[in-house]
Amino acid sequence: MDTSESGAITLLPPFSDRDRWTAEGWCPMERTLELIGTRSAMVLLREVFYGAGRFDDIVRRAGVTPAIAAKRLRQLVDGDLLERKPYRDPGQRTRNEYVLTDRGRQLFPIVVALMHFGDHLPREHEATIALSHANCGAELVPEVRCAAGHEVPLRQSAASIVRPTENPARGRR
Amino acid sequence: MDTSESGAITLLPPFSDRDRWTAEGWCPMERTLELIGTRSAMVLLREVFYGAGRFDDIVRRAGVTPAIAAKRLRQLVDGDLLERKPYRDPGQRTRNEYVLTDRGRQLFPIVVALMHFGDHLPREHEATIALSHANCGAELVPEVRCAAGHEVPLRQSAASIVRPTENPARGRR
DNA sequence: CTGTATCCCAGCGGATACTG
DNA sequence: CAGTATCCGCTGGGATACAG
Repeated sequence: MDTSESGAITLLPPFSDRDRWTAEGWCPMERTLELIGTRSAMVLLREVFYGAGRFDDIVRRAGVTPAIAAKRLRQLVDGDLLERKPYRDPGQRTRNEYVLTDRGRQLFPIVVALMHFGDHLPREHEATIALSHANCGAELVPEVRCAAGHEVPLRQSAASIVRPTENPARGRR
Repeated sequence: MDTSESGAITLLPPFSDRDRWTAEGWCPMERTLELIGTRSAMVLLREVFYGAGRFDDIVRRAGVTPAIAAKRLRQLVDGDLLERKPYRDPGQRTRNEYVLTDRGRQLFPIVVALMHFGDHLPREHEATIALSHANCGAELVPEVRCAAGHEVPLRQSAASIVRPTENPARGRR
């Protein structure tokens, strides 16, 4: 079962170029990138993950211009990653704030994985931001497991094409 | 310890705009995006993760033009995510192939997280590609845990600024 | 406070053609 | 086979100014 020597996802069956998984949205990664594949989308989402809700806060903390922030936030709302939620402080007028939708919260592993990778990049003495488990203080780590709970290293991972009527992963569930 | 109502990373201490973590490479996420923040970088890496090594294969399968492929691959090599490894089939002349470096392999959780998210996006009857554990067939799932092994949901995660001489996570290791 | 509207430029990325 | 070179449109994203 050790597929090749060291570092690649096994293709099941070894699919060829004929499969053209590049074409219109085949690749799940590209579908994701269509939603969050810009720098501005990610930094705006980052601020919402950090608890910013009001437009002004998000914009200032994300460090982007209001123009692209507005445009990108609209796309994120359209993509059902964020929603604008009416909200009122007692005695204040009603405001809208941007909050993560259920789908947006599913980006959490992506956010953690991106931050973790950057955190462990060599850096020349600059400050950084580390994520930790609030309950125990230990560093957050993105892991790849299977639904059965096994930790899965790169060499034990397999990719299979799933057509609408077929089953994933060699037919086994 | 349940930080706020539902969906945000707790900031420890609640850092303000004064901290300007936006500035030059503070945010680890942005450092990562500097390396892999383009669509072409990701689709090229995807093909290398899928085992493609030769320039031609990568280009054709990734569906990008040779021009930008060459440019991006050079950047990925410069960023120490890929390396060009001389290689020879018996009886053939020596070739170069692109392979993941140790650092490149660390992108695995990011790749899985991006694919997993895209895989669970609503799609209209198109085919997709699913990742699974070669050993047991179960679907791959990106998880967020802490170094102590606890599974960490969004609401239990905390972010803290780490300056060169300080310790992460409220000083606890 | 929450955005819009313009202007502008750099870079991404496709197409096509060409070299060692 | 492994790239380069050139042309070019599109968009991302900064700056500045304005509007409800």
